[in-house]
Amino acid sequence: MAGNSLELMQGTLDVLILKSLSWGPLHGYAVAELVKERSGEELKVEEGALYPALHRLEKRGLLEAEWGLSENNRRARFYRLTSAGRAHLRAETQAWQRYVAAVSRVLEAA
Amino acid sequence: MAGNSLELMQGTLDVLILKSLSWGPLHGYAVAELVKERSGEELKVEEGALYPALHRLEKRGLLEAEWGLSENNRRARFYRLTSAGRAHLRAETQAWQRYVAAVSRVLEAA
DNA sequence: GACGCTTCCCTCGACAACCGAGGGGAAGGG
DNA sequence: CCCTTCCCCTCGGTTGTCGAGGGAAGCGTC
Repeated sequence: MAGNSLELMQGTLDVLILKSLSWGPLHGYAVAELVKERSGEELKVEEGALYPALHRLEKRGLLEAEWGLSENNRRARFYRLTSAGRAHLRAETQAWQRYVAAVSRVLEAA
Repeated sequence: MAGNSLELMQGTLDVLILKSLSWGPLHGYAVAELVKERSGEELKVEEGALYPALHRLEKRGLLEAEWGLSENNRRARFYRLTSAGRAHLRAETQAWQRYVAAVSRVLEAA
């Protein structure tokens, strides 16, 4: 077992959500599962962080939502990227990579 | 110009400070300059974040401090890594790398 | 058809950490 | 003597996560 999952850092949840939705519309619960799975069980998205984040992103116009039925026949709210969301995803991904590179330059210096 | 510097993410400041001090004792102001320089001007450490962080780390026993005189003949508080701090640096660096790897797995998936 | 498990939604309070703006003192140069 | 630079610090506001709470509804089992 990989033991504990890592805590999320502020700011990364948004981009993880946006990325998840770039593969197609999903409901919140599925976003959480997808992130966990794709990260190799290292990242755990708490529901108490997830739903506020989704509402935030929707309010900003980066997501659109509508009610529907999940694969398990349950009432679920499906989120879909808007074009603004797609643009935001690109920008945030780039910013993340710049950030990682910058921190790495410090941490990996002799 | 590289334009704006990136905002720090919660949690990274500590490890950046510890790493800076792993090269030898420094006063706070010098830590800020060092991080900025080593990161290629991408990271800017605000004083309003820096000094609380130093106090935090000192209180946790990861740093030791004493007053002295800077190269410019000014009163300055020099910080030095304790062995606990050194251990913490190793652990935090590893956690950071795990985190980056996990997020990257999500963001770089097809 | 009662029970429990799972799926899916949500909210709220506590807490941590960064930002921005503030203030101050002391050295050194013009 | 003033102004800039260096170096210290604090405080309020904001943001975002965690942890724990609660609830409804479908499904399987007995």
